[in-house]
Amino acid sequence: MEILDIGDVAERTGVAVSTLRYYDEIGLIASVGRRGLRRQFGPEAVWQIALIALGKKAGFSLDEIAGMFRADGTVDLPRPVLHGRADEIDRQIRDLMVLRDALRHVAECPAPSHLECPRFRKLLRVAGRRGKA
Amino acid sequence: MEILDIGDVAERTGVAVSTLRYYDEIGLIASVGRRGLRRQFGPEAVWQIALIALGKKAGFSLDEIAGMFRADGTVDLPRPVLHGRADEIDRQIRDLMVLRDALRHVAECPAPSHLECPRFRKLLRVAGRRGKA
DNA sequence: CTGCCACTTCAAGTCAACTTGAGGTCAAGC
DNA sequence: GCTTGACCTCAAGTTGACTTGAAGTGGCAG
Repeated sequence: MEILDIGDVAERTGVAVSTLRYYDEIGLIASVGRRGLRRQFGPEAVWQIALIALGKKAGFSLDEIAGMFRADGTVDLPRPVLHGRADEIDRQIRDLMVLRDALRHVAECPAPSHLECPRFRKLLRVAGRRGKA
Repeated sequence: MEILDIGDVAERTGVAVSTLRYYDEIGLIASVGRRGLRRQFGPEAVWQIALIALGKKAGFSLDEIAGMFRADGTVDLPRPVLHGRADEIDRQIRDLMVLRDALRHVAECPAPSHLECPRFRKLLRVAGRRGKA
């Protein structure tokens, strides 16, 4: 089970064959060769694609993801850049926590209007700050 | 400073006038009236838009955001739905933490290939699990 | 050796989320 | 009262991320 047909990769990752072809085209992943016309991938393709899915779900564009991990799975970016990306993600995590708290608050707060609740107003101030920045 | 012209809202939120018009069209925000042809908004529009920006940055579609908060700023969704959304965001936070850790690891790990590092392999297993689910 | 079928290419289509352009309107300042 | 400029409408264009369709190819089971 060293080398995988594109269809095997699709099955293991849950990503459509056409999508894998697209990722290959744009250089986001790299096939290790062909069997006839058929693209073949190494087993590392499976986790590469898992990382891509993770990044996508996090709201990063394919370009941004390509800027984090290269097609062959190696990374040659300077450390400060990588840490900068990580910091960005940390900011996003904090944003998500604000959103989650806003949602949970709305679900539970008994105030007649959320605008009148001091806790909600505080959440909104945070949202405002993040929006502007 | 009760009522704001669309241009004022654009300036305060950093969102383009054309975008605000678009949000109005699709019912994501609601103008409180017109001055001539000009749309006018209440001050609550500013934080509504901040919440929208937050949701977008978090990778939610405008449709999904519309499902969390309504145009008039009120929420009439049942609690379980709201908590479900919040849970979704929690999952996403955990995903982001995996991605961040992967990035920080890659920046620091001295192993010749990340594939050989047990810590990285563990991160990948988590990524794989999330990808499939 | 034949047929099948999962793959191939390449072009075109789709969807979300906007932006742009052309031509029009109207409140405010001079 | 006329100009100006920020707004208006409506249609069309753009970008990212794919998907779909038509026409072709090639390894493998029978």
